Formats: sequence, C-alpha cells, structure tokens
Amino acid sequence: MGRRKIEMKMVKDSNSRQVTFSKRRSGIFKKAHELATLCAAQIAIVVFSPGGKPFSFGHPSVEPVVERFLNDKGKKSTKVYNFCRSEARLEKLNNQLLDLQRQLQFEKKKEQLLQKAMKANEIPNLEPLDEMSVDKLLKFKKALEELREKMKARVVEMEASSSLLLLSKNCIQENNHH
Amino acid sequence: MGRRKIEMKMVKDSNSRQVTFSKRRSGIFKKAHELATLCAAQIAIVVFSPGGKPFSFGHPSVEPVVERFLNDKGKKSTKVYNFCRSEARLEKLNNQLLDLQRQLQFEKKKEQLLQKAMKANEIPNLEPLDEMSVDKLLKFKKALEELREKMKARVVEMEASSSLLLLSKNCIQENNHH
DNA sequence: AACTATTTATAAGA
DNA sequence: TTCTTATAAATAGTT
Repeated sequence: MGRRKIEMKMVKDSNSRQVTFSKRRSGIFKKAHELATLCAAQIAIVVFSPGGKPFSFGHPSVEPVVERFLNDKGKKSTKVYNFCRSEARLEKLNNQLLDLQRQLQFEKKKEQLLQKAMKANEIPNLEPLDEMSVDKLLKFKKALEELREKMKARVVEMEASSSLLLLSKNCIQENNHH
Repeated sequence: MGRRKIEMKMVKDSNSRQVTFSKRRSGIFKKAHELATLCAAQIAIVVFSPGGKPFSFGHPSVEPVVERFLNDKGKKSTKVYNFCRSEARLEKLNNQLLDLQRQLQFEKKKEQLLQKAMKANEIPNLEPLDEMSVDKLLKFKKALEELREKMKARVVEMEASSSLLLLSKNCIQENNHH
C-alpha cells in the first residue's frame, strides 16, 4: 500500500519501523471505528508498539468488550469461580512464561550473532548472556505447571461438593453465554 | 472503499450488515497480522458481530496481550479490587512476570545499541551496560528462587483454605495492602 | 464466493 | 515532523 510494495517482513530500520507502526496503528483504529459504526459491533484492540508502549481502541470501550470475551470463553463455574479464576490466571502466567522464554532465547541468539559480527570487525567483545536466565525460567515454568496440576485436582473436587452446597443454599449460577 | 462511497452510518439491512461485518473483520485481522509482522508488535483484537458472535485475533495470542495491557493499567491506577488471599499471591506472580518483561526490554535495548554501534562503525562504551546486565540477571535468579518458595507455601495454604471455602457461601475477602 | 470500479490506506519522498 | 502523492490494497455493489 503505497509508493512501493513492501515485503511482509519486520522492518529492519528502527525509525522506519516506528513510523510504519504509527501509520498502520491509526489505520487499524480507524477501520475498527468504521466497523463498529457500520455494523453496530463491539470491538476492542490493544496493541504494544515495538518500544513496548500500549495503545488501545474500544467501542464502546476496551474493558467491557474484553471482559465479555473472557467471560464467554471459559465458564462453567459456581462460587468456586475464584479458584477457577486463579487456575485460569496460572495458565495465563504459564503462557506468558513460555512467550518470555522464546523471546529471551531469540534475543540471545540475535545478540550472539551480533557479537560474532563485531568480533569479525575487531570490535571488543561483550560477555555472553548468562545461561542462568533461561535455566531459571525453565524451572519456574515447571514449578508453575506442578502448582497448576495440584490446583486443577483441587478445583474439580471442590466444584463437585460446592455445587451441591450452593444448590441447597439457593444460589443462582451465572449464565453461560454460548 | 468500493463501487460507491458509503455513508458512515449503521447499515440498515441486516443481511448487508452481516456481509459488511465479515468483509471488514477479515480486513482488520489481516491488517493486524501485517502490523505485528512488520513492526514486531503485540496486538489483540476481540470483536462481537451484530449477532453477538465473538471473534478474535492475537499476536502472539489474545490472552497474554490483554493481560499485559490490564496489568499495565493496574500499575498506574489505584487498586479498586480486593483480592482473595490466593489471588493476592497470584498478583505477586504477575508482578514477577512484569519484571521479566522489563528484563526482556532491557535486552532488546542493548541489542539495538549494538546494531547502532555497528551501523555507525563506532565503538560505544558498552562495558557499563554489560555489567548492569549481569547484575540484573543475578537479581532475577534470586527473585525466581524466592518465588518458588512462595508458590510452595501457597499450595499448602490453598489446601487448607479449600475446606473452609466449602463451608462458606462467599469468598472470604480481605484487604491485602501492606 | 468471485469479480471490478472505486475508494481508501500508505510507502516513499519532500 | 507533517504533508504530498503515486501506488498498493480494501471493499461496495454486482454477478
């Protein structure tokens, strides 16, 4: 879209990347506004710039749309939902960790390549990144997984007993939107 | 965009509206994918069709991006919510993750500096940066070890409190602001 | 679902 | 940075 067709790869130059990000972000937000207007649709967008700065667009606003989406997704619960939520959050943490691991390893590789290149150019070398970061991340992940398994077992057990309890106390379960 | 320019009002005919929604939704998702690819950006979109059906796009996926956004927000604003004990613990895990993300940002910045240095054919003073990196990694290791201990404690606590939960209709909340 | 006449988005340049 | 503009891309109405 523009003077030239561009390859669908990450823009290497950091300045150009920031410019491209700004232009395209506003383009997407405009499209989102149009979609909401034309179709009476709810939409939420959150995006982080390459520098990690958050931007968002929401119609009517981000939070209710996101909440609705997350609630629609995984729901079966009674009042034990606090524990289910905890369990769900653990899974999210797990996913985030996996992401971080991948990103850290990716960064490490890139750094190694850069260091090689610098060596070839007779530029003083940098200390390699400590392996510890990735190792500890892996252990952390394992611990989280173990914890999650224990919680899962516990939650299932509690769901069974507490739904009986709640029934006897005339509690209304939340609706499942599906 | 198309054979005719259209007014930016809700499309009245329900069939046309659904068609417009589908076309534009896929257009936006495509743009989002391009933004993520070109700019190495994280993006999450959730949208409900006029009929209330949910659609989503996420790079790397919806949940971590939304979580990150919500966490960022919570950092800036006053805490409105009370958390159950277990959730307060989880929030600490979240904070640890945010720290990891900052760590990652740091590595990325370092990398950018390396690239700049190579481009400019100059040798910047990289030694302080490198020392800082090692120092942060050591702190990171310590934090992870503490975290593992906390999680172990938390499992024990959960197992104890789950029996209490069964006797209580509502989640026992408590302020957890130290 | 496919097709195009148009409109819209945007990459590069100023 | 903001604006301009040539070109790529999206899409409204049609088949």
